[in-house]
Amino acid sequence: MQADENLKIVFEQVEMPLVPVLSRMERNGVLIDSMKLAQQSQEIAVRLDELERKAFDIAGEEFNLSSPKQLQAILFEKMGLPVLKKTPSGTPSTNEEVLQELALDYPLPAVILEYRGLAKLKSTYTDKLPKMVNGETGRVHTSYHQAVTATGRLSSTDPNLQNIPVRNDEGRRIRQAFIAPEGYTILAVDYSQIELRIMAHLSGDDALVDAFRHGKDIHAATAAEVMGLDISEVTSEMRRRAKAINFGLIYGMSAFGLSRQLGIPRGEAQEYMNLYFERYPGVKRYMEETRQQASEMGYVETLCGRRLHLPDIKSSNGMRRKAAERAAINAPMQGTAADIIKRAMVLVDQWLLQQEPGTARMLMQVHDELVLEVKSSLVDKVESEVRKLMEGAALLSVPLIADAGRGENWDQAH
DNA sequence: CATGTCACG
DNA sequence: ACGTACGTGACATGA
Repeated sequence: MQADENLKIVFEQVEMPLVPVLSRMERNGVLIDSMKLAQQSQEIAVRLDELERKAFDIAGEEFNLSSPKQLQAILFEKMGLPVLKKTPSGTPSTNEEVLQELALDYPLPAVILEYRGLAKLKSTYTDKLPKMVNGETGRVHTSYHQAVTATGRLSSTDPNLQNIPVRNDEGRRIRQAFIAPEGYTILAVDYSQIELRIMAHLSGDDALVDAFRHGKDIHAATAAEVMGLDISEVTSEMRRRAKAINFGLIYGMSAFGLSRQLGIPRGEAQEYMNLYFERYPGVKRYMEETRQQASEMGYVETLCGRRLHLPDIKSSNGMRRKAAERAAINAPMQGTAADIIKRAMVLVDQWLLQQEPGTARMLMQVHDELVLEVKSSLVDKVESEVRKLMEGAALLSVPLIADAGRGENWDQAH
């Protein structure tokens, strides 16, 4: 049986050999510029004070800006703002999406948003990371877990080094504190569009496979296909929408979800999805087959045979069943990507063991990215070897591409 | 310990 | 008619 062979592969070629690799990465640790983070903490503290005063002026009373409960009382009872969304327990939500919307008409939500963002950075990162520096090694050592996630991804705890900020400038300052020691360079190598490439491989869709084989900008190519244009005619807005469709497909999203994400009418979102499935019929077929496989067998599989069991796939509760269907769509893509990078990590580790000690160390894995510190004189050689090993970790019907960046810190390496 | 929120891919 | 994108971990609050 093919599936049984695959189950053997996922254990023998991926999980078991990865154990000592993870141990070495945990032992290596990463160097942190604690002074820089302490400085950032100070700056944030000053701004939090200002924001607290501002909130007091608007609300007319003192309250804890970190307390969703107190904030609900101020916004929705005292000030009478409209309730746009409720939490699972039925109370009015004050999450980022809601506050963004309310900020268009009222002053307080913008203050809360800025406060929340800064408070998060301070408590979770700029205050916490320096405290996690090991006294003997002078480095931060995470723990990687191989048997936590449903899809086969790793997870990272104490501290979690897989959710270090990157999406805005203030957050990126934290990445700038992840540094290489004297004489070394941070090398970050990440897979380009790995989950969409896996979707192309698993579905075998001609147009999608073709786009990747020709090295096209996949979001622009999708926009061109859906709109019936040449790729040169695609505007940035069209590309943005196509990107949302591509991401949504990986998550098993509905037309309603797409309309919310893009802020467009539901009918329009449905129209986009219809057009997409007309242009990429192989993807449509693959999605249908995956749902059917999940329903018939009660599980789905990654390329290497990792299984995700879906007990809710037969649920009479429509919401639970739909959620299970989305997980069934997503797991083969997310899980196959996890299998592939794990194989790459084993290969990179084997190669590093053959090198002169001190040449390079693998420090972190962030789902589609490997971060190493490399003796600066050898970074060209290590970069090309790591890219080659990552790109060769699986043979798909489309090219697997790994991009690299380097610098004195993790931010520069991107 | 549950809840709400938010950092990442 | 209804609710709606997958997978994680950490923090502050408050019962």
